[in-house]
Amino acid sequence: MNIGEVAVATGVSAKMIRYYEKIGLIQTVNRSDAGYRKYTAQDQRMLAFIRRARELGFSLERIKTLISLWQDTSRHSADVRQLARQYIQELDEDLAKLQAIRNELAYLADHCHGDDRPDCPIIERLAQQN
Amino acid sequence: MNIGEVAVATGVSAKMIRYYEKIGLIQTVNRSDAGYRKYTAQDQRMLAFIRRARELGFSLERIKTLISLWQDTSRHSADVRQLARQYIQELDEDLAKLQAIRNELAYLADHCHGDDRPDCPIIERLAQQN
DNA sequence: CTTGACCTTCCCATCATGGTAAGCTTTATA
DNA sequence: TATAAAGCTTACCATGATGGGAAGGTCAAG
Repeated sequence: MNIGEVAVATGVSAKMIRYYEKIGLIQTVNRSDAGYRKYTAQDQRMLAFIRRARELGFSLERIKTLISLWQDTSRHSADVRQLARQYIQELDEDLAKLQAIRNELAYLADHCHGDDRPDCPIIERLAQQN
Repeated sequence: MNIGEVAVATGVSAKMIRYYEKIGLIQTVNRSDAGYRKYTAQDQRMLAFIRRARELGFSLERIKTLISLWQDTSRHSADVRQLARQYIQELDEDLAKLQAIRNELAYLADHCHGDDRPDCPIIERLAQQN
């Protein structure tokens, strides 16, 4: 399979596939005489794995760990769970921060009369002295 | 005021102050004979405004708009509110996506027995055929 | 044999921020 | 006063994950 074909099959762009290879996330694949990358069904499964992990928001760094756990048939499920839990905790922190910002902004927007007059609690909040 | 002093006063790093100047977010300031940037209380208020907007997660692009609205004494509060509402909507979308990811991961982690055995629903989910 | 689709590498851009290095200026201390 | 420390300048590089484009080689169909 050429890169374009595996890109369509996995939903990972050719650009990204080359990038993943360059940073060592995936191994180098065989090349045709002309230098074209040739992908096996095995490679395709790997790329699909990566795409699913990306969809769940795992960083490439963490995906590297997930891959090694995936490949390690004697892995401990506890290791995988630990990584997931750490990520969940970070997600919770991000969510809390975003939610707080969202709520403050919504409060300000709701208290802005939103007409022709210049006075606006949003601007006042940003321009506040302190 | 030199750049270091205004950086401490506003919580914006000297690095970022120079960057904001370079991209045109703030205007160029006067320089001393030796070429040191000199900041006025006015400049300081501007940087503090920017920092607060950044804390609320506004992009520099949007802060550019906020600044022009701030400076425009005949601004319409409706314009400010409209910008905030658009941002809130994007925040809601981000939040929904993160929340969905978080929930799925938490579900998977909760159903992972987390012991020495290799079988793990998280890995299975990522390696699933489809 | 030509054309178009596909592949290659290389470079650039994003967004906001930090780091470092080389060199100049100002301030403080011995 | 001489020197050292702290602060300033510009310039370049890096991040993370992705896309865009150019210049050039390859392959398959007409």
